[in-house]
Amino acid sequence: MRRFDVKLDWISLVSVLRAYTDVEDLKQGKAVHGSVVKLGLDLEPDMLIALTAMYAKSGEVTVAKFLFNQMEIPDVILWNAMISGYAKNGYADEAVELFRTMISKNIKPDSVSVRSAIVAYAQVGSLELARWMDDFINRSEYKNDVFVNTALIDMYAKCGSVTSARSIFNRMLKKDVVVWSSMIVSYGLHGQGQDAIDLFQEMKLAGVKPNDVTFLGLLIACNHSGLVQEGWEYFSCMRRDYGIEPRHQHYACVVDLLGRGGYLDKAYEFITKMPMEPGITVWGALLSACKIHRRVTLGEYAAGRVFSLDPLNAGHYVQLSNLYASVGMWSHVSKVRVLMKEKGLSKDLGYSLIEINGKLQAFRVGDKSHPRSKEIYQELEELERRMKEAGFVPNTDSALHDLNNEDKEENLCNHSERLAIAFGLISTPPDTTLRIIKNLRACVNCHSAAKFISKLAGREIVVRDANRFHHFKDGLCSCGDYW
DNA sequence: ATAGGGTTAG
Repeated sequence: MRRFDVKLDWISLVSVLRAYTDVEDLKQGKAVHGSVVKLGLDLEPDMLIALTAMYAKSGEVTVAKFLFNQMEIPDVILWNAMISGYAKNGYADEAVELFRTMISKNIKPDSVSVRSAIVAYAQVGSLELARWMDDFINRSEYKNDVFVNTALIDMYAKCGSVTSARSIFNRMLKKDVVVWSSMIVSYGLHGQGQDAIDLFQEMKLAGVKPNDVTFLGLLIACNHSGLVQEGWEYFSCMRRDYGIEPRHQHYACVVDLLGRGGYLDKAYEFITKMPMEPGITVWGALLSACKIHRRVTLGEYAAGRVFSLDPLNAGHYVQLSNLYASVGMWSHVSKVRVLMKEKGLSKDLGYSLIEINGKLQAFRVGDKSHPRSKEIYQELEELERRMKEAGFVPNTDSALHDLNNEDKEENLCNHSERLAIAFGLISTPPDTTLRIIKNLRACVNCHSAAKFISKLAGREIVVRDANRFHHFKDGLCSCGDYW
């Protein structure tokens, strides 16, 4: 650490702070903050901004907000630092809230403010809010800003409307590689693999050179559509034809592609030939594929690697437990549960949000807190009855515990996703598309139930899970049951 | 000249 024994003014300290913020060295940044305090320097506006930006960027949003509140004069850079800090670290609601406060206080957002806010709106996932944002941009001077429009493409895709994403894309006159990549990723997210591939062809014709993200987008798209051969081709050609070195993410994607496609031994062999050390995501993809294809031994091996790299993530243990459950190895299931308990880990609580009249309402497993709870459960029962008539058979493999079958079934129909769907059905006019946002991945049962419900109720249901979108219509899902 | 800044596995 540099010593500040010479007489330093706050300007140099601000520069040092910014440098540490750039390289994301929070420890050194905090040391500088300490020196500032020790030297009894006034928190000049620039210093305050630099400090806020540092804490916000590194995720210490509470400290950042405290500093942010010290500033009396409205400064757009300070607001941007805080909004983007929130957005980058998963505090999307706070970012959105702050952006709206900014507008209500008549502090004029610049292009960076709106970009950061759009990133936050994308995370929130509400299509109505997304439309509000689009409208706001359209009325602003950023209507033709390439950066802003790229963020809008991503926002619309993440809020469930790939069509609106495409219309933003279409209206853009200048399209750089990020614009094209963003649209390709959007198609990938929605499982429209062929559209992503077609767009890539167009991109080549337009003479835009792809980058590593473009290929990642193509790999995601192939992955989500089960296009194993095509995905493999893209992976092979990126270095050969474009001179782009695949990164760890690309390798992880290919492992997922091969594994999910059922080529588990190929996936494992591919891992052993990687030019870099395989990380959590690579082993995690293999583990998840082993769960899908019920490959216990390879799955245990992958789990071992995942656990040693990321011992405190409950999700991995749940994967292994589900793998055991899928082949009926109940004693192993309990062993994993015990192991989790010993480590003090618990499964992330699942929740589903549904957008009704622009408002997001949350449901948890077995939730009875909603004022219309009684009606919701009545609707669920009615749905269950009609689904069974139509031939729906619950798959109890994904239940985590070794309960008797009846209990398992009960647990499954209480899943937050079903509660949200039931609430959506009783609180919107017929034909309204239901839009649901989940924090976890779709479970096999809810996925299957949603297909039935889309047909029985004649509704389109759009579900954003932790990784991708599912569009349910007429008893089918856009993912082709491949997720 | 310029802080804050658009796409990125599961």
